Amino acid sequence: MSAPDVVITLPDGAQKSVPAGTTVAEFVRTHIGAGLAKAALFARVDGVDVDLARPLDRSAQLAIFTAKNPESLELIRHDAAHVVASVVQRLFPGTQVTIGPSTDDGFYYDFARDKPFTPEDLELIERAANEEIKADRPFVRKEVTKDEALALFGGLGEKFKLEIIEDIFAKGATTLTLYSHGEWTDFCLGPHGPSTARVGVIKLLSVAGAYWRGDHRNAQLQRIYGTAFHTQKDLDAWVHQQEEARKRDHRKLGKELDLFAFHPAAPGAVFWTAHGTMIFTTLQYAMRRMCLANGYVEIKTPLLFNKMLWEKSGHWGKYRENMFLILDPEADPKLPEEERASFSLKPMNCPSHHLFFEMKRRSYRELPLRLHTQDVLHRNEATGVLSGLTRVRQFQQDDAHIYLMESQITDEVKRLTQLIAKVYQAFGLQFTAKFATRPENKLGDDALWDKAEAALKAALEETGLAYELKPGDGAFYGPKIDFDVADSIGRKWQLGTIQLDYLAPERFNLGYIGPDNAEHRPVVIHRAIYGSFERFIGILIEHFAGNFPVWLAPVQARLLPVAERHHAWAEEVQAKMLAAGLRVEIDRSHGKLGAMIRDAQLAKIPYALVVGDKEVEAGGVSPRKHGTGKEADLGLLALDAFLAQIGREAEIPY
RNA sequence: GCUGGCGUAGCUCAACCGGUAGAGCACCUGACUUGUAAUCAGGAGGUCGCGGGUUCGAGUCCCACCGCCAGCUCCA
Repeated sequence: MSAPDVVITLPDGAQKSVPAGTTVAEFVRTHIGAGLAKAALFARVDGVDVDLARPLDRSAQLAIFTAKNPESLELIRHDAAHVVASVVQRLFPGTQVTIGPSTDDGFYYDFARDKPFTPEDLELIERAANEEIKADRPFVRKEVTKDEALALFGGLGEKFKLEIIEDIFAKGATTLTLYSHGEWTDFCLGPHGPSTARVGVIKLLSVAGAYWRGDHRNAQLQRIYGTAFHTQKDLDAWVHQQEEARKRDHRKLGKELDLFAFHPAAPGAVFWTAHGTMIFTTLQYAMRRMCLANGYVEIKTPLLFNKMLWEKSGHWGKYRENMFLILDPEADPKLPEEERASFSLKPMNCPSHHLFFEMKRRSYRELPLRLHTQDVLHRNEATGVLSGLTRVRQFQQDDAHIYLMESQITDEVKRLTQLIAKVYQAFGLQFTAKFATRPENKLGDDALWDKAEAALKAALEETGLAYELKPGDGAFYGPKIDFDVADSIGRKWQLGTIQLDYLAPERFNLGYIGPDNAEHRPVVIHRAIYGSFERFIGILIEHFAGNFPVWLAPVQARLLPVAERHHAWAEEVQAKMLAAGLRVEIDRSHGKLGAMIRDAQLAKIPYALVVGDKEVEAGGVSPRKHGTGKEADLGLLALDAFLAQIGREAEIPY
């Protein structure tokens, strides 16, 4: 009895009729062509990714993916994770497998093994994995029942797999999909490529600890990171690109350009050099100016507070681990530290702003009251998370707390997102927005959270900004919108944030007198645009690769006198530029011009100004823009003309 | 905090199987007075992260601590 026909629609609209049950591979071979049949890696049937061996059992839209489609990288990396896990279990018997997904630019696989994998082990595994690829073993798909799955992985002694199987069936699955290549079997949703040979080439990158199910109370596993590409050439190109990205690393550039330093005596706290400080204070000034232009006032509050404040704000209960405590010398040394503590350095500005708000009677006419602060904060971060400027223990935020009426929330959030977008665009930074809801470790009842989340979400949607949902990622006092920017090696960092807080006004018993002459409770928005100056500068260093725009460059121009007789004119030019508020220095070394140019280039100074006989005679300078090639040399310019040009570039763009 | 790796001159990096710590750049001195990415010569610079141990002898091997790097947990 022949199967009924099904109609397959291709992306170009063409339709083919084939007997139901024809596999995708057969279909491609007979109805499209041998070339594509050979190149195909997986298929998409009605939007669902499937293996080529899948039968077409109903009429559907069909698209075929090959190595030319970017989507296929994710597939071969998932294949690669299976290949790596199979050779690890062969080379290191007794190792248990857990999970192994693909990531943005590779994959990882988490293993449970008593002994750590050494770098030498990784080499061994990588070699064996690439041999497994060459062995060209087909990926075979099979569906089994829960009992079959439990029997299979139970027989192999895979405890973690058994746990996952229980979960999958508890969530309502009726079967489990197995994928085997050679003797080795794992389960996953798939799809996989036709065979291991199609993976291309695998490179293992590192081994690191990871917790089972991401919970630090669970067993620690060993995570092997790797990546895979269709060809060695693609892999080489990626490796080269990674090396280039590492040259932008702010920790490296910070040293080379002499912007900041760290000392073991103060881990996680920055020493800013004269150059770094210039960037820092320029950003501070720019933000102050913008805040003043947008209805904020700047205030300063104490750094050190009695713990009574933190008890009131809730930080004592929810955030104490991250706070630097000052112990009372009189207290009984046998008591635990938190009981001996009398004061703490502030980890956030909000509680002190709330105190400031309640220091006097407030009127509805003052709202929204926007308090801006750039005070120093301290957070006792775990040693392992410190990282250059992006994660520190002492930092300053461009922080603000906005006290307003509920009816003003939408408008204020819209204004804020516009402000944030404006600042990021001035730097050319690409950002993504995330909406984070109540965390497990939260303060306040669900009714308050429902209200805060709904209000913030409604305001966010009014702005029309695309956003990602992050359930459980909110602050302990309220939901938030975070703005993330990626660093040079693709790690995402949170910079700006908008947080809605109904709770603090309750805890601090904040009130304002409304038009009805009655007392009302305000709402608070916590917000930062740069996030922290430290992290923001770290991101900027990488974003610009150290080539700061003129307005932000620590040194905006360097004068290069060709010979000693030109120093007098160089000094005159410098005096004029300094008077115009520009940052300019003179190279007094006795090098050749070529050497001075090279030094200025390496220091990434926006303008090198050559002054020699011609310039002295003409009363001008010959600027050379930072960069390479002939176009960098701007030729002889009258001093006024150059001052006008650099003056425009020195203006703050927001 | 956890897992793994690393720590030699201001910077970048050498130093074999345990046997007297070295280079380039930067710095200082002198000569050169220079036109768009490196002038030449000389000099100075080290508690090999810190502390213990093994050894006739430790930068090298072992232990503990500090810091840094990657990842995890956590976060601006």
